[in-house]
Amino acid sequence: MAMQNKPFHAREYATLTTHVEREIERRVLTGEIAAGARIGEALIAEELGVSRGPVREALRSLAQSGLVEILPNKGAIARTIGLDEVKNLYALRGALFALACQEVARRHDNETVTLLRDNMSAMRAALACDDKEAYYRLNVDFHTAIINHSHNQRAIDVYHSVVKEMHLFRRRGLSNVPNIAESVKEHETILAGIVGGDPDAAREAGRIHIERGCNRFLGTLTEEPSGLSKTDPQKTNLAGH
Amino acid sequence: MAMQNKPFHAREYATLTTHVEREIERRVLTGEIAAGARIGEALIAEELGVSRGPVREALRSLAQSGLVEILPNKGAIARTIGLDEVKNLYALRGALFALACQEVARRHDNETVTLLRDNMSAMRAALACDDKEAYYRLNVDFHTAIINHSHNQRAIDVYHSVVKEMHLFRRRGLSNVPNIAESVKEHETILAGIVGGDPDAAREAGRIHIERGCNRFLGTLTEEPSGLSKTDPQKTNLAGH
DNA sequence: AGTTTGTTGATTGTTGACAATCTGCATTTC
DNA sequence: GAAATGCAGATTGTCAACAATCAACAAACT
Repeated sequence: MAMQNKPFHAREYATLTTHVEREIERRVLTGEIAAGARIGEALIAEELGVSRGPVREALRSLAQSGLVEILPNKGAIARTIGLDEVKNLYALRGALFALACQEVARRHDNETVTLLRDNMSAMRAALACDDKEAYYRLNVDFHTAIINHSHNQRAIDVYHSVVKEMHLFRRRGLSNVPNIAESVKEHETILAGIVGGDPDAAREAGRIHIERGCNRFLGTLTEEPSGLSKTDPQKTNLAGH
Repeated sequence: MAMQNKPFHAREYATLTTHVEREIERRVLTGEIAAGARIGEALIAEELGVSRGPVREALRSLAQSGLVEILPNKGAIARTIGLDEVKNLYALRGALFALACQEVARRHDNETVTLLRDNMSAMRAALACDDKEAYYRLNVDFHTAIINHSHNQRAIDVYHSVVKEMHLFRRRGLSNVPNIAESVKEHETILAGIVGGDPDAAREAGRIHIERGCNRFLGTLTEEPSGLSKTDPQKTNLAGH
């Protein structure tokens, strides 16, 4: 049942750079490194007790992932995300997820269908018990299962990278699961398309699911007191929350 | 009219790593470095007259782009592409392009519409003159214009990265433009959706265009003597062509 | 003979030092 | 007083040397 996040290479190589990368990633995602804060190579290197080389490589890799931004001769800073970028990430994720739904429906793999059906049952149970935490986990698993079974490694990589970046503004916690019933219904539509072997239907259902998920998320924002303007990049900075 | 390929950062910083990266990229794409060949850090470094550091960084970056593959403690090798991966790249590119079409149609930007209309006229002219080279260039420009005006930087980056990787098997030259008339028609459908401000129509048209483009490309393969089996990774290796 | 083990050569992974570049502040000049 | 200039400090970019790891080959053992 455990869903591995990194199905990249069977050989899980553990080089220093990898460890450093995970550590910096953790610090950025947990907010330990504040959004927009500079990340000095020397400082990180000293704190982790390694040389600047691996830190450098890790930062370059994280820049590709979108978690940090690298300014020439100025170093790396933790990314801040504006409202427009949130929408862009949702749009990109939606396109990738829709593609995955289509492919899974086309392949019509028995193992995957079983996996998704089990997930569906568990999710309905969590919905009945009002167990939000379990639901949140199952929800992520559902999407992850579909993407990981798309057999399109490149799309898988990009998807996970985007999701990781989205953690930057999803950090507001588990309360961020509005309209569970609606979401479950959409999952059912997706699953129906997959089970029925209808790639077009599955793709559309997947696309709409993420689109609505974006709208649901944006809805939770407007409820807040701080008025988010779409134009002012300062005010649309969500990283602080 | 010039369409910049890298609208990433206004500041086009020229660090050594960037130059090395471009050079290795060129060698891989031109076949100067054969597909599957090992790329030793020391060798490249010596040939370019730089240290191993920049070469290392460049290889890591190219690995993210998909042009080379890095095996732990074994070094980098030029990627080889199999038939399944070709399909995957087309699928991914299609999803991104469809998204871009949708966004451009939604924004309905005057400048972009004019740009695309001009491109369309030129393309029809090239079609009339049977100028395949001009058509090929305009065709690329059409797609590039749409993607670059999607205002989704992350999607733009991934798209260009995918296209670059596709060069690995598109190297067979300009003759690779089958059914020009059909392609132009699809462009017209896309443009109609954009001009009409119909995101759904534009998205579908874009998706179908790439899907059919994939089929057209695959069609040019089956005409060849060498029977390409879908299962045997050795025989489906296209990198040699 | 086949398998295992040790050795060798080469390549990558990592390090610390040096050079180039940028930011901020003080100084100078108009 | 404001803008331009130059200097100091710190940080990144680059380099060459060292350590760790791996593939291949040869020798020894069952």
